[in-house]
Amino acid sequence: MIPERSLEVLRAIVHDYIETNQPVGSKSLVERHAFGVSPATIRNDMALLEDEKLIVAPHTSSGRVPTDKGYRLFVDRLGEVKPLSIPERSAIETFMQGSADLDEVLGRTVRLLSQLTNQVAMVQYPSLERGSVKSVELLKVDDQQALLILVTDISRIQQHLIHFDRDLDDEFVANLRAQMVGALQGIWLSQVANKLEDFASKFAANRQGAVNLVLDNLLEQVDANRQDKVILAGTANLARREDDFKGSISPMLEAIEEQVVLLKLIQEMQAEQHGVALRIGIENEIEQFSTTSVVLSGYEKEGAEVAKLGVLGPTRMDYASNIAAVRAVSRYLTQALGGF
Amino acid sequence: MIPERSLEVLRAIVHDYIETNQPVGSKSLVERHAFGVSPATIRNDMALLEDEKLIVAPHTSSGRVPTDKGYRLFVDRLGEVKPLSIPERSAIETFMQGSADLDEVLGRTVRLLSQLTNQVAMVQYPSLERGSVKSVELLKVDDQQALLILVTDISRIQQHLIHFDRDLDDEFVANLRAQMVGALQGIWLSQVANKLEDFASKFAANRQGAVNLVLDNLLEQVDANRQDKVILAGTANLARREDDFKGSISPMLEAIEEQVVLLKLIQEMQAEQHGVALRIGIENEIEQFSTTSVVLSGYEKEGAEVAKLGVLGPTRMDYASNIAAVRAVSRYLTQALGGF
DNA sequence: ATTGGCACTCAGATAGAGCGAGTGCTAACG
DNA sequence: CGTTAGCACTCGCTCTATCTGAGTGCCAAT
Repeated sequence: MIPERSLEVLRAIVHDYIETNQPVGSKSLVERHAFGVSPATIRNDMALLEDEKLIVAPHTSSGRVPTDKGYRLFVDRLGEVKPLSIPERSAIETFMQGSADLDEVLGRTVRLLSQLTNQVAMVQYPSLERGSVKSVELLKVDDQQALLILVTDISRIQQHLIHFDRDLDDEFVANLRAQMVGALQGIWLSQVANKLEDFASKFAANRQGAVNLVLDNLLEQVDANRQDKVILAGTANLARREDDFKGSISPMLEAIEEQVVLLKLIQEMQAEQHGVALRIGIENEIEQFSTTSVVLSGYEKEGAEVAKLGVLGPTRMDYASNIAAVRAVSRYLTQALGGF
Repeated sequence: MIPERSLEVLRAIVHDYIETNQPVGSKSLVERHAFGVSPATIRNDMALLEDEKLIVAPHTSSGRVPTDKGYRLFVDRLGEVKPLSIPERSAIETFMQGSADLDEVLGRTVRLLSQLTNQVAMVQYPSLERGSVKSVELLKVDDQQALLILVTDISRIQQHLIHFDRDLDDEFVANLRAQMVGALQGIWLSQVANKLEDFASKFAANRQGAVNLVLDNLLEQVDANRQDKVILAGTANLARREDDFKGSISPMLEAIEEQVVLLKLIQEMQAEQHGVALRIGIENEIEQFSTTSVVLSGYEKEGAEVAKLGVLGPTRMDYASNIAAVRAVSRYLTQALGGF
């Protein structure tokens, strides 16, 4: 196995490189850290680390830079999680207080996270996957339009305006609504489709068209929410750290703009330790993100994880701080959601 | 006034510069365009244009580049609007068809516009300013929560979950709803606040807390929508054209992320000709946009302008095409909104 | 008014020199 | 055997000098 001191050297290299953005060499290393040995000794250790592909020299004779594998070892075995500073904590407190609805809470959260980490932050909307139907409403809005509303137990609301060919009468609307509530209230969203299978047959033949129109809309709402939504903040941070990325940042901006790509990314990642999921550089299956790292954590509602949030930045990021920030924000969000 | 041929020279300079991104000189100018004169003559014209601050030489001896003022003259007096190509038109057609709700239509529109122009596209949500109340609903969701829904005549729906201190009874909810509908249905949004002034006094004293809670929420919804929302697409295009901007693009990304800034920008701009509003470079009062141009056009619903849409890009943009694209997309969106 | 001629300017490309941080290797040391 | 000092070597940067050429302004001639 890799000897203890070599690991210390790796930690020091990662630390210095994150701080200075310069390849770090043996001499500056012993100057900045209190190893009790000479640069030559450190060089031997570095040669070892290089054999292990944990660090690499950009060109023949200049300092070393951690590889993705090196970062990985760093966070897995060497990286303590930095607790947040007092001002950071209080920033979170003030930021979160006085939020009203879900949209606003999530919006604030994502901006907070981006400010805290100086990275691109993302927050996924709570999934309806495990939600259940709290209420279904059908409101006649005018002669030919009705509003279909689905309220779920994680206080997520979907609404959709439906246009009918023919005029609606109040009685029919009320009846349909009552039937739907009766059939669906309290059941899992995943079961809605099953429950509705024979539903239309309860109505008169000349009504079935309208009924099916409503049902289709309802199923669409349930479905549209299975593939959830992600909101972003701090994309400007990508540009600010531009030279941390190999090429241009525009493919990354493109990827980030694609909800689908982000959702795929989020889906693929599983929590490792500290309840945080981490992908470093090339570990990301998505090509555009091969020079970025992603830190993700789930957040909860009533004890169950409902979605994730996290940050995305260059592999050369301060993992300790960012992991801490993501964890903290996730906890605060969980707490804030308790009020719903 | 500036002689005719000099204006032709300006047009040629703008044209070539947009195409090549290189300062354009007198010699290459006569090569590429069929002026009947020699480079020396062109140089005299260019000296004139330079006196007028319409073009400028980046350094003593190299070609000329249009100034913001030059672009302005170009679009105002020299720029014909390029009609869209057939493939572009059909792209619009296919892109727009089969859209259901407002969110989706606007989402598609903004992506379409960004693809068409290769710029950052923005679409403002329809303003409720001139809207009227179509319906108000209050739905009891569980013992202590109710959902307040506001439907307006431009099919925009707002909903908000309200938490009460005490349990709700059905009768009270139904009564409150009925009163609200009675008071508000059909009136302008701008009058809602007035109408509700004495509203709470109609209820029993021990109910007034709850009533006011609901009213506050309602007013908040009306208000939240006065300051509308903007959606974006194609921010990656900023990065792709990075060297068209003087410094870093990150301040611009920041500004773009701020809804407030964008809304201010949109608000300040008034249509000029072709029904399109245009701000070129330094004409923008917002500092971060001093090297960008903005093309905006309103779009309509039932004959009245409800909001705007447009693109934002480097001053060195193809004005003719972009203006044409913005106009076209605006017309298509107006058309698509007819169906609501 | 237009043009050819001409001296002049200056950004950008190309090339060479010197620097210095950093390396790998080897031989000596405790 | 791990550690260390010494040393030759590498190679990316920076700096300077030079060259080139596109482009200019001006002037006298047409």
